[in-house]
Amino acid sequence: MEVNRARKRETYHHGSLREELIEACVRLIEDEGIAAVSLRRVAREAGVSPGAPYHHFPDRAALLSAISARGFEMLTEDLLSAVGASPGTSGADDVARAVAAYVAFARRRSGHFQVMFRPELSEPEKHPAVQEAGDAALKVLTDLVDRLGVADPQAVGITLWALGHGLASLTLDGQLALKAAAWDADPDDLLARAVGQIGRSLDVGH
Amino acid sequence: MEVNRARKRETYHHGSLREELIEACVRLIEDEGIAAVSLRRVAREAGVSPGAPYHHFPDRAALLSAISARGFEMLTEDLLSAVGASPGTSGADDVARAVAAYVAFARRRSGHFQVMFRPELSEPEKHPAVQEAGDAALKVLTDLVDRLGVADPQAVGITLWALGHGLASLTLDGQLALKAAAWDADPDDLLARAVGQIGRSLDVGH
DNA sequence: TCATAATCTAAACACTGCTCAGACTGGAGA
DNA sequence: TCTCCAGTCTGAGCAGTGTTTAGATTATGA
Repeated sequence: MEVNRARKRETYHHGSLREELIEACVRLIEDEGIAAVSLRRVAREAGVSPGAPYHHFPDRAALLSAISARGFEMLTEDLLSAVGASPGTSGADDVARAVAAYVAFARRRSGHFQVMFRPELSEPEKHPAVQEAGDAALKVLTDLVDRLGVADPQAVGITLWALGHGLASLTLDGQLALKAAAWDADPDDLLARAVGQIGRSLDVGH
Repeated sequence: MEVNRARKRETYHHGSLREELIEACVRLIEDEGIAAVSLRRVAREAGVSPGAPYHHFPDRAALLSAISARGFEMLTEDLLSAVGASPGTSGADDVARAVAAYVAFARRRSGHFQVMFRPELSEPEKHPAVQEAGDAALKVLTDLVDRLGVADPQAVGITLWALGHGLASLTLDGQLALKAAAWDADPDDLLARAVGQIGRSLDVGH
Protein backbone atom coordinates (compact mmCIF):
# COMPACT_ATOMS: atom_id res chain seq x y z
CA MET A 1 0.00 0.00 0.00
CA GLU A 2 2.80 2.33 0.83
CA VAL A 3 3.89 4.47 -2.10
CA ASN A 4 7.58 4.94 -1.74
CA ARG A 5 8.15 8.18 -3.57
CA ALA A 6 11.62 8.56 -2.15
CA ARG A 7 14.44 7.73 -4.52
CA LYS A 8 17.59 6.89 -2.69
CA ARG A 9 19.41 10.15 -2.47
CA GLU A 10 23.13 10.37 -3.21
CA THR A 11 24.07 13.03 -0.68
CA TYR A 12 24.21 12.36 3.04
CA HIS A 13 22.56 15.69 3.76
CA HIS A 14 19.12 16.11 2.30
CA GLY A 15 19.30 19.80 1.53
CA SER A 16 15.72 20.89 2.11
CA LEU A 17 14.29 18.28 4.43
CA ARG A 18 12.11 20.66 6.41
CA GLU A 19 10.22 21.69 3.33
CA GLU A 20 9.95 18.15 2.00
CA LEU A 21 8.59 16.85 5.29
CA ILE A 22 5.82 19.42 5.18
CA GLU A 23 4.99 18.56 1.59
CA ALA A 24 5.07 14.82 2.22
CA CYS A 25 2.80 15.22 5.23
CA VAL A 26 0.23 17.30 3.37
CA ARG A 27 0.30 14.82 0.50
CA LEU A 28 -0.20 11.96 2.91
CA ILE A 29 -3.23 13.58 4.54
CA GLU A 30 -4.79 14.27 1.16
CA ASP A 31 -4.13 10.76 -0.12
CA GLU A 32 -4.84 8.57 2.90
CA GLY A 33 -6.41 10.78 5.52
CA ILE A 34 -5.07 12.18 8.72
CA ALA A 35 -5.19 8.82 10.45
CA ALA A 36 -2.31 7.66 8.23
CA VAL A 37 0.00 10.42 9.40
CA SER A 38 2.86 9.36 11.59
CA LEU A 39 6.22 11.05 11.81
CA ARG A 40 7.97 7.82 10.91
CA ARG A 41 5.81 7.38 7.85
CA VAL A 42 6.42 10.95 6.74
CA ALA A 43 10.15 10.43 7.25
CA ARG A 44 10.02 7.24 5.18
CA GLU A 45 8.13 9.08 2.46
CA ALA A 46 10.89 11.67 2.41
CA GLY A 47 13.51 8.92 2.25
CA VAL A 48 15.02 9.65 5.61
CA SER A 49 15.51 7.87 8.94
CA PRO A 50 12.92 8.09 11.75
CA GLY A 51 15.07 10.41 13.84
CA ALA A 52 15.83 12.94 11.10
CA PRO A 53 12.65 15.05 11.41
CA TYR A 54 13.55 15.90 15.00
CA HIS A 55 16.35 18.15 13.73
CA HIS A 56 13.73 20.34 12.06
CA PHE A 57 10.72 20.04 14.35
CA PRO A 58 10.82 19.56 18.11
CA ASP A 59 7.94 17.09 17.90
CA ARG A 60 5.08 15.84 15.78
CA ALA A 61 2.77 18.64 16.86
CA ALA A 62 5.30 21.19 15.60
CA LEU A 63 5.20 19.75 12.09
CA LEU A 64 1.41 19.84 12.09
CA SER A 65 1.49 23.35 13.52
CA ALA A 66 3.68 24.51 10.66
CA ILE A 67 1.17 23.06 8.21
CA SER A 68 -1.68 24.68 10.10
CA ALA A 69 -0.07 28.11 10.18
CA ARG A 70 0.75 27.99 6.49
CA GLY A 71 -2.83 26.92 5.82
CA PHE A 72 -4.20 29.94 7.65
CA GLU A 73 -1.89 32.21 5.67
CA MET A 74 -3.12 30.77 2.39
CA LEU A 75 -6.72 31.05 3.57
CA THR A 76 -6.16 34.71 4.41
CA GLU A 77 -4.81 35.34 0.91
CA ASP A 78 -7.75 33.56 -0.69
CA LEU A 79 -10.26 35.48 1.39
CA LEU A 80 -8.56 38.78 0.66
CA SER A 81 -8.48 38.25 -3.07
CA ALA A 82 -12.09 37.02 -3.06
CA VAL A 83 -13.26 40.13 -1.25
CA GLY A 84 -11.04 42.61 -3.02
CA ALA A 85 -11.58 41.16 -6.47
CA SER A 86 -14.61 43.16 -7.55
CA PRO A 87 -14.59 46.61 -5.96
CA GLY A 88 -17.77 48.58 -6.14
CA THR A 89 -20.09 45.61 -5.65
CA SER A 90 -22.43 45.34 -2.73
CA GLY A 91 -21.24 44.10 0.63
CA ALA A 92 -23.62 41.17 0.55
CA ASP A 93 -21.97 39.95 -2.65
CA ASP A 94 -18.64 40.20 -0.93
CA VAL A 95 -19.97 38.08 1.91
CA ALA A 96 -21.18 35.37 -0.44
CA ARG A 97 -17.85 35.45 -2.24
CA ALA A 98 -15.93 35.18 1.02
CA VAL A 99 -17.90 32.17 2.19
CA ALA A 100 -17.53 30.56 -1.21
CA ALA A 101 -13.79 31.17 -1.07
CA TYR A 102 -13.67 29.61 2.39
CA VAL A 103 -15.35 26.45 1.21
CA ALA A 104 -13.27 26.37 -1.97
CA PHE A 105 -10.13 26.58 0.13
CA ALA A 106 -11.22 23.68 2.30
CA ARG A 107 -11.63 21.54 -0.81
CA ARG A 108 -8.54 22.63 -2.70
CA ARG A 109 -6.25 22.48 0.32
CA SER A 110 -7.95 19.70 2.21
CA GLY A 111 -4.63 18.51 3.60
CA HIS A 112 -4.01 21.81 5.30
CA PHE A 113 -7.63 22.35 6.27
CA GLN A 114 -7.96 19.07 8.09
CA VAL A 115 -5.18 20.10 10.44
CA MET A 116 -6.19 23.72 10.95
CA PHE A 117 -9.10 23.12 13.26
CA ARG A 118 -7.83 20.28 15.35
CA PRO A 119 -6.24 21.81 18.43
CA GLU A 120 -5.32 18.40 19.81
CA LEU A 121 -3.07 17.85 16.79
CA SER A 122 -1.29 21.15 16.42
CA GLU A 123 -1.35 22.21 20.09
CA PRO A 124 -1.74 25.91 19.32
CA GLU A 125 -1.09 26.88 22.93
CA LYS A 126 2.50 25.79 22.38
CA HIS A 127 2.75 27.31 18.93
CA PRO A 128 1.39 30.88 18.96
CA ALA A 129 2.12 31.34 15.26
CA VAL A 130 -0.93 29.22 14.49
CA GLN A 131 -3.13 31.37 16.68
CA GLU A 132 -1.86 34.56 15.04
CA ALA A 133 -2.32 33.23 11.52
CA GLY A 134 -5.85 32.16 12.45
CA ASP A 135 -6.66 35.58 13.85
CA ALA A 136 -5.47 37.22 10.64
CA ALA A 137 -7.84 35.05 8.61
CA LEU A 138 -10.80 35.84 10.86
CA LYS A 139 -9.94 39.51 10.68
CA VAL A 140 -10.65 39.52 6.95
CA LEU A 141 -14.19 38.44 7.72
CA THR A 142 -14.75 40.84 10.60
CA ASP A 143 -13.36 43.73 8.58
CA LEU A 144 -15.74 42.84 5.81
CA VAL A 145 -18.66 42.82 8.20
CA ASP A 146 -17.59 46.13 9.69
CA ARG A 147 -17.81 47.72 6.26
CA LEU A 148 -21.31 46.33 5.85
CA GLY A 149 -22.71 48.71 8.44
CA VAL A 150 -24.68 45.91 10.02
CA ALA A 151 -26.45 46.35 13.38
CA ASP A 152 -24.31 43.92 15.39
CA PRO A 153 -21.01 43.43 13.53
CA GLN A 154 -19.56 41.10 16.14
CA ALA A 155 -22.49 38.71 16.02
CA VAL A 156 -22.59 38.75 12.23
CA GLY A 157 -18.83 38.24 12.04
CA ILE A 158 -19.03 35.16 14.24
CA THR A 159 -22.03 33.90 12.32
CA LEU A 160 -20.17 34.23 9.06
CA TRP A 161 -17.09 32.49 10.40
CA ALA A 162 -19.23 29.68 11.77
CA LEU A 163 -21.11 29.34 8.53
CA GLY A 164 -18.05 29.11 6.34
CA HIS A 165 -16.48 26.72 8.78
CA GLY A 166 -19.57 24.57 9.12
CA LEU A 167 -20.09 24.30 5.37
CA ALA A 168 -16.45 23.46 4.85
CA SER A 169 -16.54 20.79 7.56
CA LEU A 170 -19.70 19.17 6.28
CA THR A 171 -18.26 19.18 2.76
CA LEU A 172 -15.02 17.54 3.84
CA ASP A 173 -16.78 14.97 6.02
CA GLY A 174 -18.82 13.95 3.01
CA GLN A 175 -22.06 14.83 4.79
CA LEU A 176 -23.00 17.33 2.12
CA ALA A 177 -22.46 14.83 -0.66
CA LEU A 178 -24.58 12.28 1.20
CA LYS A 179 -27.40 14.73 1.76
CA ALA A 180 -27.26 15.86 -1.84
CA ALA A 181 -27.52 12.26 -2.98
CA ALA A 182 -30.53 11.71 -0.71
CA TRP A 183 -32.18 14.77 -2.22
CA ASP A 184 -31.16 13.81 -5.72
CA ALA A 185 -29.31 17.11 -6.07
CA ASP A 186 -25.89 18.10 -7.32
CA PRO A 187 -23.56 18.69 -4.35
CA ASP A 188 -21.90 21.72 -5.91
CA ASP A 189 -25.25 23.21 -6.76
CA LEU A 190 -26.58 22.59 -3.27
CA LEU A 191 -23.51 24.24 -1.82
CA ALA A 192 -23.86 27.22 -4.13
CA ARG A 193 -27.52 27.63 -3.15
CA ALA A 194 -26.63 27.49 0.55
CA VAL A 195 -23.93 30.11 0.05
CA GLY A 196 -26.32 32.30 -1.91
CA GLN A 197 -28.83 31.98 0.90
CA ILE A 198 -26.40 33.69 3.24
CA GLY A 199 -25.79 36.72 1.09
CA ARG A 200 -29.52 37.21 0.70
CA SER A 201 -30.20 36.85 4.43
CA LEU A 202 -27.60 39.43 5.33
CA ASP A 203 -28.71 41.74 2.59
CA VAL A 204 -32.15 42.26 4.01
CA GLY A 205 -31.16 41.79 7.60
CA HIS A 206 -28.80 44.77 7.73
CA MET B 1 -1.38 11.88 36.34
CA GLU B 2 -3.45 8.82 35.70
CA VAL B 3 -6.52 8.65 37.89
CA ASN B 4 -7.06 5.04 38.64
CA ARG B 5 -10.74 4.92 39.25
CA ALA B 6 -10.83 1.18 39.08
CA ARG B 7 -11.00 -0.64 42.33
CA LYS B 8 -9.83 -4.17 42.04
CA ARG B 9 -12.94 -6.09 41.35
CA GLU B 10 -13.68 -9.34 43.14
CA THR B 11 -15.39 -11.19 40.32
CA TYR B 12 -13.49 -12.53 37.32
CA HIS B 13 -16.24 -11.36 35.02
CA HIS B 14 -16.88 -7.68 35.03
CA GLY B 15 -20.62 -7.79 34.47
CA SER B 16 -21.20 -4.68 32.39
CA LEU B 17 -17.88 -3.99 30.78
CA ARG B 18 -19.26 -2.74 27.50
CA GLU B 19 -21.14 0.04 29.19
CA GLU B 20 -18.29 0.91 31.50
CA LEU B 21 -15.84 1.15 28.61
CA ILE B 22 -18.06 3.66 26.88
CA GLU B 23 -18.45 5.71 30.03
CA ALA B 24 -14.75 5.62 30.83
CA CYS B 25 -13.92 6.70 27.30
CA VAL B 26 -16.33 9.64 27.31
CA ARG B 27 -15.03 10.70 30.73
CA LEU B 28 -11.47 10.50 29.44
CA ILE B 29 -12.22 12.70 26.44
CA GLU B 30 -13.93 15.29 28.60
CA ASP B 31 -11.16 15.32 31.19
CA GLU B 32 -8.01 15.07 29.11
CA GLY B 33 -9.02 15.53 25.51
CA ILE B 34 -9.31 13.09 22.67
CA ALA B 35 -5.56 12.80 22.30
CA ALA B 36 -5.46 10.95 25.63
CA VAL B 37 -7.79 8.20 24.40
CA SER B 38 -6.24 4.82 23.84
CA LEU B 39 -7.96 1.49 24.18
CA ARG B 40 -5.38 0.33 26.68
CA ARG B 41 -5.88 3.43 28.77
CA VAL B 42 -9.65 3.01 28.69
CA ALA B 43 -9.25 -0.63 29.67
CA ARG B 44 -6.99 0.35 32.56
CA GLU B 45 -9.51 2.96 33.65
CA ALA B 46 -12.14 0.22 33.72
CA GLY B 47 -9.82 -2.05 35.67
CA VAL B 48 -9.44 -4.63 32.98
CA SER B 49 -6.66 -6.11 30.84
CA PRO B 50 -5.75 -4.65 27.41
CA GLY B 51 -7.36 -7.50 25.54
CA ALA B 52 -10.70 -7.42 27.32
CA PRO B 53 -12.35 -4.68 25.23
CA TYR B 54 -11.98 -6.83 22.14
CA HIS B 55 -14.73 -9.11 23.39
CA HIS B 56 -17.14 -6.19 23.21
CA PHE B 57 -15.84 -4.12 20.29
CA PRO B 58 -14.07 -5.49 17.22
CA ASP B 59 -11.64 -2.58 17.29
CA ARG B 60 -10.98 0.86 18.65
CA ALA B 61 -13.06 2.54 15.95
CA ALA B 62 -16.07 0.48 16.99
CA LEU B 63 -15.94 1.84 20.53
CA LEU B 64 -15.74 5.39 19.23
CA SER B 65 -18.53 4.63 16.76
CA ALA B 66 -20.77 3.50 19.59
CA ILE B 67 -20.09 6.77 21.39
CA SER B 68 -20.75 8.70 18.20
CA ALA B 69 -24.04 6.96 17.48
CA ARG B 70 -25.25 7.47 21.02
CA GLY B 71 -24.25 11.12 20.74
CA PHE B 72 -26.35 11.59 17.63
CA GLU B 73 -29.32 9.97 19.35
CA MET B 74 -29.03 12.33 22.30
CA LEU B 75 -28.64 15.27 19.94
CA THR B 76 -31.80 14.26 18.12
CA GLU B 77 -33.70 14.17 21.40
CA ASP B 78 -32.38 17.57 22.41
CA LEU B 79 -33.30 19.10 19.06
CA LEU B 80 -36.75 17.57 19.13
CA SER B 81 -37.54 18.83 22.59
CA ALA B 82 -36.15 22.27 21.75
CA VAL B 83 -38.34 22.55 18.70
CA GLY B 84 -41.43 20.97 20.14
CA ALA B 85 -41.27 22.73 23.49
CA SER B 86 -43.30 25.83 22.66
CA PRO B 87 -45.98 25.07 20.12
CA GLY B 88 -47.66 28.01 18.46
CA THR B 89 -44.54 30.16 18.28
CA SER B 90 -43.10 31.36 15.00
CA GLY B 91 -40.83 29.16 12.93
CA ALA B 92 -37.97 31.59 13.22
CA ASP B 93 -38.05 31.21 16.99
CA ASP B 94 -37.91 27.46 16.55
CA VAL B 95 -34.86 27.86 14.35
CA ALA B 96 -33.07 29.96 16.92
CA ARG B 97 -33.98 27.47 19.62
CA ALA B 98 -32.74 24.56 17.54
CA VAL B 99 -29.38 26.17 16.88
CA ALA B 100 -29.07 27.11 20.54
CA ALA B 101 -29.86 23.52 21.49
CA TYR B 102 -27.21 22.27 19.07
CA VAL B 103 -24.56 24.46 20.62
CA ALA B 104 -25.72 23.62 24.13
CA PHE B 105 -25.44 19.95 23.32
CA ALA B 106 -21.88 20.38 22.09
CA ARG B 107 -20.93 21.97 25.38
CA ARG B 108 -22.83 19.68 27.70
CA ARG B 109 -21.79 16.47 25.92
CA SER B 110 -18.41 17.59 24.68
CA GLY B 111 -17.05 14.06 25.01
CA HIS B 112 -19.58 12.71 22.57
CA PHE B 113 -19.51 15.73 20.30
CA GLN B 114 -15.77 15.60 19.77
CA VAL B 115 -16.11 12.12 18.32
CA MET B 116 -19.25 12.66 16.27
CA PHE B 117 -17.66 14.62 13.46
CA ARG B 118 -14.37 12.88 13.08
CA PRO B 119 -14.80 10.24 10.42
CA GLU B 120 -11.19 9.12 10.74
CA LEU B 121 -11.91 8.07 14.33
CA SER B 122 -15.25 6.35 14.07
CA GLU B 123 -14.98 5.10 10.49
CA PRO B 124 -18.68 5.50 9.74
CA GLU B 125 -18.37 3.60 6.47
CA LYS B 126 -17.80 0.48 8.55
CA HIS B 127 -20.46 1.36 11.10
CA PRO B 128 -23.67 2.40 9.35
CA ALA B 129 -25.46 2.95 12.67
CA VAL B 130 -23.53 6.20 13.05
CA GLN B 131 -24.62 7.38 9.64
CA GLU B 132 -28.25 6.58 10.39
CA ALA B 133 -28.21 8.29 13.75
CA GLY B 134 -26.65 11.34 12.12
CA ASP B 135 -29.29 11.42 9.43
CA ALA B 136 -32.02 11.32 12.06
CA ALA B 137 -30.55 14.36 13.76
CA LEU B 138 -30.30 16.29 10.51
CA LYS B 139 -33.86 15.33 9.69
CA VAL B 140 -35.12 17.30 12.68
CA LEU B 141 -33.60 20.41 11.15
CA THR B 142 -34.80 19.79 7.61
CA ASP B 143 -38.31 19.01 8.86
CA LEU B 144 -38.26 22.26 10.75
CA VAL B 145 -37.22 24.15 7.66
CA ASP B 146 -39.87 22.42 5.60
CA ARG B 147 -42.52 23.72 7.95
CA LEU B 148 -41.12 27.22 7.55
CA GLY B 149 -42.34 27.45 3.98
CA VAL B 150 -39.01 28.86 2.88
CA ALA B 151 -38.13 29.29 -0.80
CA ASP B 152 -35.30 26.74 -0.93
CA PRO B 153 -35.71 24.35 2.02
CA GLN B 154 -32.71 22.22 1.10
CA ALA B 155 -30.33 25.16 0.99
CA VAL B 156 -31.70 26.59 4.22
CA GLY B 157 -31.54 23.21 5.91
CA ILE B 158 -27.89 22.81 5.00
CA THR B 159 -27.18 26.37 6.04
CA LEU B 160 -28.77 25.78 9.41
CA TRP B 161 -26.90 22.56 9.95
CA ALA B 162 -23.63 24.24 8.99
CA LEU B 163 -24.31 27.17 11.24
CA GLY B 164 -25.07 25.12 14.32
CA HIS B 165 -22.12 22.94 13.61
CA GLY B 166 -19.78 25.83 12.99
CA LEU B 167 -20.81 27.67 16.13
CA ALA B 168 -20.46 24.53 18.18
CA SER B 169 -17.01 23.80 16.74
CA LEU B 170 -15.74 27.31 17.31
CA THR B 171 -17.08 27.21 20.86
CA LEU B 172 -15.41 23.91 21.67
CA ASP B 173 -12.12 24.92 20.07
CA GLY B 174 -12.08 27.95 22.31
CA GLN B 175 -12.04 30.28 19.31
CA LEU B 176 -15.26 31.95 20.40
CA ALA B 177 -13.94 32.61 23.89
CA LEU B 178 -10.76 34.09 22.44
CA LYS B 179 -12.66 36.36 20.10
CA ALA B 180 -15.02 37.43 22.86
CA ALA B 181 -12.04 38.32 25.05
CA ALA B 182 -10.52 40.38 22.23
CA TRP B 183 -13.81 42.23 21.86
CA ASP B 184 -14.24 42.57 25.60
CA ALA B 185 -17.56 40.76 25.36
CA ASP B 186 -19.16 37.94 27.29
CA PRO B 187 -18.82 34.67 25.33
CA ASP B 188 -22.30 33.47 26.18
CA ASP B 189 -23.78 36.81 25.21
CA LEU B 190 -21.85 36.87 21.94
CA LEU B 191 -23.09 33.38 21.17
CA ALA B 192 -26.66 34.34 22.00
CA ARG B 193 -26.45 37.35 19.72
CA ALA B 194 -25.07 35.24 16.87
CA VAL B 195 -27.86 32.72 17.31
CA GLY B 196 -30.44 35.52 17.42
CA GLN B 197 -28.98 36.88 14.21
CA ILE B 198 -29.89 33.66 12.46
CA GLY B 199 -33.51 33.66 13.44
CA ARG B 200 -33.88 37.25 12.30
CA SER B 201 -32.19 36.60 8.96
CA LEU B 202 -34.44 33.68 8.18
CA ASP B 203 -37.51 35.52 9.35
CA VAL B 204 -37.27 38.17 6.71
CA GLY B 205 -35.66 36.00 4.11
CA HIS B 206 -38.61 33.59 3.90
C1' DT C 1 -24.66 -31.69 36.86
C1' DC C 2 -21.90 -30.52 33.32
C1' DA C 3 -20.71 -29.22 28.61
C1' DT C 4 -20.59 -25.08 26.10
C1' DA C 5 -20.29 -20.30 25.28
C1' DA C 6 -18.91 -16.05 26.97
C1' DT C 7 -15.61 -13.46 29.25
C1' DC C 8 -11.13 -12.24 30.84
C1' DT C 9 -5.76 -12.56 31.27
C1' DA C 10 -1.12 -12.61 29.68
C1' DA C 11 2.13 -12.79 26.23
C1' DA C 12 3.44 -11.54 21.82
C1' DC C 13 3.76 -8.78 17.22
C1' DA C 14 4.46 -4.73 14.61
C1' DC C 15 3.89 -0.10 14.94
C1' DT C 16 4.30 4.63 17.09
C1' DG C 17 6.71 9.18 19.29
C1' DC C 18 10.82 10.37 21.00
C1' DT C 19 15.92 10.32 22.80
C1' DC C 20 20.68 9.74 22.27
C1' DA C 21 25.36 8.38 20.98
C1' DG C 22 27.86 8.41 17.13
C1' DA C 23 28.73 8.96 11.93
C1' DC C 24 28.95 12.28 8.39
C1' DT C 25 29.74 16.78 5.88
C1' DG C 26 29.24 21.77 4.25
C1' DG C 27 31.23 25.90 5.15
C1' DA C 28 33.68 29.46 7.94
C1' DG C 29 38.11 30.81 9.75
C1' DA C 30 43.20 29.85 9.77
C1' DT D 1 44.02 24.99 0.98
C1' DC D 2 43.41 22.77 5.38
C1' DT D 3 40.94 22.17 9.63
C1' DC D 4 37.68 22.15 12.66
C1' DC D 5 32.89 22.53 14.10
C1' DA D 6 28.07 23.18 14.04
C1' DG D 7 24.44 21.33 11.83
C1' DT D 8 22.53 17.17 9.73
C1' DC D 9 21.53 12.29 9.53
C1' DT D 10 21.62 7.23 11.13
C1' DG D 11 20.54 3.39 14.05
C1' DA D 12 19.60 1.46 18.26
C1' DG D 13 16.68 1.68 22.07
C1' DC D 14 12.63 2.92 25.42
C1' DA D 15 7.95 3.13 26.61
C1' DG D 16 3.48 3.15 24.87
C1' DT D 17 -0.02 1.80 21.24
C1' DG D 18 -3.65 -1.46 18.48
C1' DT D 19 -4.53 -6.06 17.77
C1' DT D 20 -4.20 -11.28 17.91
C1' DT D 21 -3.83 -15.60 20.18
C1' DA D 22 -3.73 -19.38 23.55
C1' DG D 23 -5.32 -20.53 27.65
C1' DA D 24 -7.69 -19.66 32.31
C1' DT D 25 -12.06 -18.65 34.51
C1' DT D 26 -16.93 -18.41 35.05
C1' DA D 27 -21.90 -17.91 33.76
C1' DT D 28 -25.67 -20.30 31.37
C1' DG D 29 -28.97 -23.48 30.09
C1' DA D 30 -29.97 -28.39 28.76
